[in-house]
Amino acid sequence: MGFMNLRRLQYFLAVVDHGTVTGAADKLHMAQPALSRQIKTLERELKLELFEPQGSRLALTAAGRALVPAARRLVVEALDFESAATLLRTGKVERLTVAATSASLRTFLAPFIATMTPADPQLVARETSHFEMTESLRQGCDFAVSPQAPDGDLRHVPLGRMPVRAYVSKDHEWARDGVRQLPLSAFAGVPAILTSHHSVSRFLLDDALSRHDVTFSSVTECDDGQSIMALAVAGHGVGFSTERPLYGAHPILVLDDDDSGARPLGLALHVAWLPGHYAEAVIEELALRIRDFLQAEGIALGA
Amino acid sequence: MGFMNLRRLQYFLAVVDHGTVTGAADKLHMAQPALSRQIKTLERELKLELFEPQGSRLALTAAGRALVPAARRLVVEALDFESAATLLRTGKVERLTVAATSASLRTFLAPFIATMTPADPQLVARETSHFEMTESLRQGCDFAVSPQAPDGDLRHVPLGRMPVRAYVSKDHEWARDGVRQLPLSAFAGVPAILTSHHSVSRFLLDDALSRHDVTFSSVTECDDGQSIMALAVAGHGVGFSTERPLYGAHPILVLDDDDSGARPLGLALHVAWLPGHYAEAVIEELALRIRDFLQAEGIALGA
DNA sequence: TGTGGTTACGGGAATCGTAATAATG
DNA sequence: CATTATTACGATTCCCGTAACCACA
Repeated sequence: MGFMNLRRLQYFLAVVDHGTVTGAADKLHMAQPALSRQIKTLERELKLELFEPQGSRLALTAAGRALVPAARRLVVEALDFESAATLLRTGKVERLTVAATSASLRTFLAPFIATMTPADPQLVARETSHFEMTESLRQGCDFAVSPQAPDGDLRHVPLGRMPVRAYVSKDHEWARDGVRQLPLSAFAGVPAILTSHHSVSRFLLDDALSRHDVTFSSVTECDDGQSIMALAVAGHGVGFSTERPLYGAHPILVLDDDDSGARPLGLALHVAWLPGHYAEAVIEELALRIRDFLQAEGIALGA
Repeated sequence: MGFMNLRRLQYFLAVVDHGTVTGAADKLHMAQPALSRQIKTLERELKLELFEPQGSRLALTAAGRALVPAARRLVVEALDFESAATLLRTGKVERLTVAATSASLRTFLAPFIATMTPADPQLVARETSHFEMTESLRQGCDFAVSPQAPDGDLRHVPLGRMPVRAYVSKDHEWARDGVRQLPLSAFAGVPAILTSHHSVSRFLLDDALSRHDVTFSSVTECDDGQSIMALAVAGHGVGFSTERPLYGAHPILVLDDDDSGARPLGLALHVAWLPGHYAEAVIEELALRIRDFLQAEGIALGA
């Protein structure tokens, strides 16, 4: 059992990420021939060609490409092991990486991080699409803030519901009448400004619309929450967003009324992580603090 | 980044598993002082005491014990990486480890393995309780044969339903009358011989009994399928088991009749594995072969 | 001719085995 | 004194950096 050498695997990944041996060597603070030799050695060990010459540089072979995900998992697992050791030694977690959508980041995660102290672990945020949450967890993020109920066997803590609000300009009749909430049916026939399907909130809205047989007169797609707000304020239609009001936009809760009564349309936010994570206890405690923060700031409705 | 050394981690696990440095060194085919030194080096690297002297030998410290699972995961991941490389190189999987209950092993897995050829991967079976299936997958088993619908985000292939049969001796009136199947209600008041709650089939039976408000006159618990059969043949009651008839026991299908008609009470067998397994395709193909084997041999009912 | 990958050589660190030493029951 | 862990020393192997060399645009 000539055991796999993790350092070599990291070298491999560095070359993959950088595209050239020279660049990777530079980043790894080592001489380029040394790195070149290590790659060769790895190829000899695995008895596989990982790279092939392409012009004067190297390109991954099919086999090389196939091994990248497994190699990454392995390296992440190793880093986790070291972090677990540090946790045992110092009794505290130094650094946690959280995956979140840009909307979650801007809306509440960054403000929450601002409330943390040096005694807390350092929270590093990584922007991810909703649909890569589980993947990001397997690729090194310690936990994720997800706007969907987590699938799979993830451990999770519900944070509450983040309401989807409709925004109109303050000259709009709804604003003048001081309307605070409306059933979905009230929005039939209005021009809407929405996110694209890169956002979970769009799926949520589409689902509710089809259930109530409601259609907009027109749909403008825009993925930036601030721009949605700006367009609404400029009178181009009704903007739908989970973000907080800006530019004096007038917020209206969207009610999803079904048999069991009306309740605000909203995303079910969760903190999720892989079971068995070395800092499970710390993550769970942090999740509860985020939940309390969301309640206290009135950002999310109770769970 | 003084990167974790996998060899050292394996040494650590060997000492953990063996209890003594001497024994582990022996198994690792290396001199004992070398191993002792490696353990010390690991402790220095992690800045953690992993073992403490207990008499003349070593015992794990709390920190050491805490690191064992993470270390094991890491080593398993590394072995997987090597297997993935071998698969890419040779185009075939050399060895797969399957987790299964002893009942599954005896009833159909061992017979199935007997039908395989040297061209197939070598299938090594590991006996596991139903309730540790997911855990065993994370600890190195490549796939599991589970009598429950797999939870979590496991990939899976249904194998069919393994009927739970009632067995009576051939002198029993049901046997003399040639009864082949009976509704659950017919078993009210009979003395029953069942497995303990270590078996999923027991939960299944208990659930069906409570739904139909049926109770046995007495319950004898016995975890060995052959003994259940033997007791039934000896006239001690009605044995319930997923195993095939033995000792001339007379089998009767147990029907679970609900609104949608009667269907045989049975376990939903599945093959399950972790998504992203390096030999996913091979496992899936193997699962289909097991499914066909079960159908062809009449061991399971269609899915 | 510049950019990038490979081969050749010498020094230093890591790791092993043998042998000697210390501690426990 | 038998079992088990640790320390001491010499030999081997691994790995890095420098320097020279090769291949493609």
